[in-house]
Order: sequence, then C-alpha cells, then structure tokens
Amino acid sequence: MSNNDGCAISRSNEAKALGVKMGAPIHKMKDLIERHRIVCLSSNYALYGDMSKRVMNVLRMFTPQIEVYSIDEAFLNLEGIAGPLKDYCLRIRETVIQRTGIPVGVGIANTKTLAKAANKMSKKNGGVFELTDPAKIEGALANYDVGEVWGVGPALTAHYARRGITTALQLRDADAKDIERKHSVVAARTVLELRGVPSIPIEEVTPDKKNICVSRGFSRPVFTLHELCESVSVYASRAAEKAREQGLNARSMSVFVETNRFKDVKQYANSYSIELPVPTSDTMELVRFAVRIVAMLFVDGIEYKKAGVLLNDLSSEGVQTNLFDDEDRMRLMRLNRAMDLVNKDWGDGCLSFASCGIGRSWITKFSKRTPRYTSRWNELAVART
DNA sequence: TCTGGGGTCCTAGGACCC
DNA sequence: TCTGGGGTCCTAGGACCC
Repeated sequence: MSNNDGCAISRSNEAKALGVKMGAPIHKMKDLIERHRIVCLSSNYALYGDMSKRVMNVLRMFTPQIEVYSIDEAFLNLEGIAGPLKDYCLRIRETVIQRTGIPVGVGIANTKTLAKAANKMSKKNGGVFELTDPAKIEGALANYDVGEVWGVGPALTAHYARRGITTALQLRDADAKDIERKHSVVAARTVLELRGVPSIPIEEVTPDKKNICVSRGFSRPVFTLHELCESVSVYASRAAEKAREQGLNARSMSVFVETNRFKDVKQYANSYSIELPVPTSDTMELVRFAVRIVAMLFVDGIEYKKAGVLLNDLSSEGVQTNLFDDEDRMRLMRLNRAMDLVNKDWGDGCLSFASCGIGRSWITKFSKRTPRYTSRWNELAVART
C-alpha cells in the first residue's frame, strides 16, 4: 500500500487475478479484500532502499560501468565482455539471487530502449532474454504493444494509434523526422533506439537533484493554522535532511496547498515561492522560511490595517512563535483570520494536501494541474474583513 | 472517513533586448 | 502596398519515468 495505506501500489499475481488494479484506493475494495482475505501490507521504503543498494553492489562486481536508473533498475554496459553475453547475464542473475535472495530479470540489447523491452520479455523466459539478432528483434517487436515501449506513455500511444502505429515494430519503421516534427526529439530518439542506434547514453554518475520535494496528502482534513504549520514544518525539515544527505544546498523554497480534489466541492490551490537569501540546507532555517511562506500563501496582498484583526494567541495554538519576527506575526494574524474565512466558505473541502519543496534554481517550480484561485481568495478575505 | 509520492526534460509562446 | 530581423530568457504546461 501507498503512503497512509491509501492505495494498492504493488500486487501479487494472485491479487492481480482478483482484479486489484494498480493505484486503486484500498477503501473502495473493502468487500473484495474481506471476501478473498487479501493481505494488505504497509510499505517500508527504508528497507527497499537498503535492499536496492545491496543489489546494485552485486551488479558492480560485473562491470564498473553501471547506471543506477531507479530503486529497482540498472543499466550495465557490457561492452568488451568476452564470451556469450547470455551466459554472463545468467551468472549475474544467479549471483544476485545468492547474495540478496532477490530474483531479477535481465534484458540484453544494443540500446537502453531495446534492453528494457528484452527485460520485460525475460520474465517469461527464464529471467534472461537477449535481443540482438535482427530476425528475433523483428519478431519480438511485432508482438510488443507500442504503449509498452519505454518512453511511450498514454498520450503518445493515443497519437500513434490514430496513425495506425500500434506495435513497437511499426514505430521502429516510422519516419523518425516526421515523429520529431509532430512530437519531440525525445519521441524520435525512441524510434532510433528501437532500430538499435544508441541515442540515450548510459549515465554512470548520478546528476545532482535539481529539486527536492516532500509532499503528503493529509489522512484527514486540516482546518487549523497550527496543524498546517506543523505539517509543513515537518516537510521542510525532511527536505532539508534529504538535501544534506545529498550534499546540496537550496537556493529557493516553495510551499503549496490544495483542497481535497476527490470531493465535489469548490476547490482551492495555491503556492508561493521565495529565493533564500543564502543557499542552505539548515533545518531550522528552512523550517522558519516554510512557515513564513505558509503565511504568505494566505495573506498576499491584504493590508494589515484593513484587516484589523486581533492577535490570536499563537502559542496557545502550539505554533512556535519564537520563529517569527514582527512582520511574520502580522502575517500570521491575518492568516488566522483567512483560515477562519476559508473554513466557513469551503466547509469540509478544506486543506487536504500540502508540500514543501526546495531547489537549486532561484525559483523552485512545482507546477500542479490544480487551478489556482489566488485572486478569489484575496477578494474573499478582503470582503469578509 | 479513507483516494501515493517522487522526479526529469522538452516545447511553445510571451516578454524583452538590440 | 509598404510595415526589420535577429536574438535570449522565462514560464506554464505537457509528457514521460519510477
């Protein structure tokens, strides 16, 4: 299950057979789960990260030229390996199982895209599948849905389908220039890769992160400033921790909040970014800015004097007021007021999601598809005050 | 009541510059 | 009818990946 045990994100073959869909909300499957006594387990990302490292270290014994692509995938450059590659890869597979107990699939090909396809095919072919013989490639790609190809997502699949391209073979034989004109260089690269022309290099050194984001949907709606600040502070300190782990400093910070998009009520979403005066990964520093941004989210553009609200006792709400200067205090007074107004107007559709992100660029961008109602928000606040 | 959480890159178009 | 011709930077949004 995903975070907060909300969704099914990994399923056994038995669960799949019972119709448990990828990403399906657990709470909508209560009956199914009970009827078939399906076992639901919380996820443990620290454990997976640790196991991943162990597997990757075993792979490193077989070639120094390795790109750790994700928590459970790696590309190995086998150029210059003597003897049949398939035998070599069978040995890799055996060694990984011996040392970690984890069964892996190995796909062998001239390009990353073909290797990914071969890897998928390996699952039904003894764990190792080679895709280097032209005739074999042709046959395999003819039976491979274009949507399964690495780099071809739902949008491209639909576009290709309209032009009669439904298999990987048809995409391979399409006009690459035409694909580039109609779509992008990325799509064109996929075509070349399917032809066996390496167009996506193996990246042995992992590039530094450009953004770090910590975001959570709340397990229940959040109504008070105290709860919001508390959550965002936790996200900010987690983000700071991640930055330090990676030896990075943030130059900007962004916070966004959203109402519950699954509810059929008026939606609100907003975000605010700042440049940090000095690049940092210091927890207290970043938490302080995060809380200030929360204030900015709500009160941007409202005159304090017009608001004319009384200072709420922030410490009785549990907010650490020693983090604020006078200006922050003023913002927060207005924020308290704004939260009140929003709670009245939006009712139980109130904040359900928040995040804190930091980045290397001057402005951190986490664009969301959710519409923003900043002006509406301000109108509301001004009108009510 | 409960509905995942991270990331990256590319492109089009507008603003702005000379 | 004529109406310059290049550029760069930034941002939003789309698309993809795990």
